[in-house]
Amino acid sequence: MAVRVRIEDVAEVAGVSMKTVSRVLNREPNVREDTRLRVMKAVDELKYTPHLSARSLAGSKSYLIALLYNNPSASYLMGVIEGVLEACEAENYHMMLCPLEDEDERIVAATEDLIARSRPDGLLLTPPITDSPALLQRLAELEIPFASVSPKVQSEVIGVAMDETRAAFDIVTHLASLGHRRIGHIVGHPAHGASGWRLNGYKQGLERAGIKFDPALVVQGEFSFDSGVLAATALLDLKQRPSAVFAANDDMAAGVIRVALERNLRVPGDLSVCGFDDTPMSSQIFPALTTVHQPTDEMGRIATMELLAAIRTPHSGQMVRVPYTLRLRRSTGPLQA
Amino acid sequence: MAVRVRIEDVAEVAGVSMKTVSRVLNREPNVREDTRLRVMKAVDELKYTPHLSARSLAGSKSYLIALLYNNPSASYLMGVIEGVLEACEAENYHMMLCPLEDEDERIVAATEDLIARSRPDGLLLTPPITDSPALLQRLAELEIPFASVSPKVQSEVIGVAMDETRAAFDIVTHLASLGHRRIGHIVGHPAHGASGWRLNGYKQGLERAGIKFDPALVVQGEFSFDSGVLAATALLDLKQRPSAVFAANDDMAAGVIRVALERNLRVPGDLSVCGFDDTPMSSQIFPALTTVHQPTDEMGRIATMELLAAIRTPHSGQMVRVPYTLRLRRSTGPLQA
DNA sequence: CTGTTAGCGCATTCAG
DNA sequence: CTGAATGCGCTAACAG
Repeated sequence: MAVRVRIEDVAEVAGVSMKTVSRVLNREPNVREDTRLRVMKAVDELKYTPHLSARSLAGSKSYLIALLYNNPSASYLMGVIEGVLEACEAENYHMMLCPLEDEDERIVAATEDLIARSRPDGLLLTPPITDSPALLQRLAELEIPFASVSPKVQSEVIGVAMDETRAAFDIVTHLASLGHRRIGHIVGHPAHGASGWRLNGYKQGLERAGIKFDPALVVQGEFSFDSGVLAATALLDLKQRPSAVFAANDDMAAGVIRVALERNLRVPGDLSVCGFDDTPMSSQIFPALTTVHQPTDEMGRIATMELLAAIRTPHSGQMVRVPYTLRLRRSTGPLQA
Repeated sequence: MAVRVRIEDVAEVAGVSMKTVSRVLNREPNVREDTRLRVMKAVDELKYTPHLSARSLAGSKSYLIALLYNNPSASYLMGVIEGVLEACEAENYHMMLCPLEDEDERIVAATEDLIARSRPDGLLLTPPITDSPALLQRLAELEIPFASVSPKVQSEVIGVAMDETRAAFDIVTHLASLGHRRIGHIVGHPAHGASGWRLNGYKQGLERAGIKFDPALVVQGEFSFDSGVLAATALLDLKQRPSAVFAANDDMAAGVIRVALERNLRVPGDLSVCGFDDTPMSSQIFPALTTVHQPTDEMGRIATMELLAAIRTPHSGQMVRVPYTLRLRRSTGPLQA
């Protein structure tokens, strides 16, 4: 640690004033190229790193963004976090994690508290918090910048999203191409935008394949393994049971496989199963799950970049689309007679 | 946001000096109880929250701890993180996440960089970083407080750990009590202390059950699903194949189940399988996995509390033991003739 | 037990 | 294009 080098030291070595160093570091205009280089050189030599608290105090910015979440999927979150950290590092920002409750009121209260205590420069919302009406309204009042990952309503909001409807459409099309006609769907948690998109994609896939939509084949779940087990039980108890099930996420798909195997049905021989998300579990389960890969780290990275843009210059930033990837694995196969 | 309330405002309302307010807020001694209460009242009324950057700058403390990790298990990390955040909130500390590479040198370099840039007051090490000799040495030189989660060497270090040897012993004893005599073991990644503990527990369990240790039944893995698949293949290719396999973690156990089911072996009918960690996947896979539950959140919480203690008063803090729990599920059953 | 003075390291005025 | 003064909000070191 030895002696801390301060901006003053850099200024002296470079033969300029503190302010000029500050300008260079903050990429402000009005610095001649050669003095800029001289300053940079001094910074390198001294291995100078600005003191975050001092910048923060003087500039009344916190260089902090808060990642709000109440999504229980560890792999999803860690993916997003990885991307957020990458983007933060590039801009010398810090990220703080804010696990929230489920109820709308508590979300708002916790967020207000958070803002008061930690004064983040911006917020990153992840589903389903992205769609909390109370929070969205409060954030608008507070005029604090935020970006959303996969929000339900994507107009007037910046962040990142994937064409989940299209992905679900592709999944169903895949099943239909294998000969399946009775394709069940387990809907996700009603609070998540993803549930609606994936259901719509399911319907569109059926339509494209010329399969009539049958409400009996659609069961409500809530994204959890247990809800998948319940839903699968209902579907497999049907007199005319489906030959394929598209669950709105991997956890529920795992529930379907569980029920199928417990009934001595073969997967995919007797029942094809698809999920969504490509969690690590999906490739470890037997049989490995056909699913949709979300580039969670990329999404975290992009959402953060848009947020930082909006922090830098108000009202900038946009809603970015990222591509998905189908992961066709062993849990889906041709319809058996 | 309106006007920010500062310590000065609180002082005025309470009719004391800034410094007295500061004392109350920092739980320093030498404040009369009634003035303390008066100050607290003013704080509440004004909803005062100290400005972190200002405290940090003035006190030359960052109120920041860094969580270092390179462990790929999302569920493990999120568990630990949950506990860390809880403990941090209580003390008004912040946590920053620091994903690190695997190589020893890069770990040291990244950590030095981190310390220079963010100046955390302390570090939290998670396995296997806990056992990087180069890092440990460097930290001692830097004299920065740190606490470890499940370090290999637990003397002279503060943090938290579980009796993993005993847990592995219990698992093997469980298998033996079901009649199994040929019990295989898949060892974890060599860099992790856990691998050694679990292997020792395996040996002790065999000994207690009066089963002779057979090196042919022990295969090296590296904690990944794929390594579990390879190891399981080796074990099941044995002329005298085991009737039970204890894998050193759940991911590898999932690999064992995969191989077994692909060979049309029934689990647990033909092969009992155990894991370790109780990841969410372990209860979603078919059959649900018998495993050992680690209270990861509790471990994160405790490690943080010890770290904060050490930050507050140097050389305080201790190594705390936490209890494990066996999760007996469907993947283990009686030996079949 | 309490108050006063100074300054943490930087960005932000406003002058040159 | 560059520099000198001022203060962000708080705690440390000293007085009282």
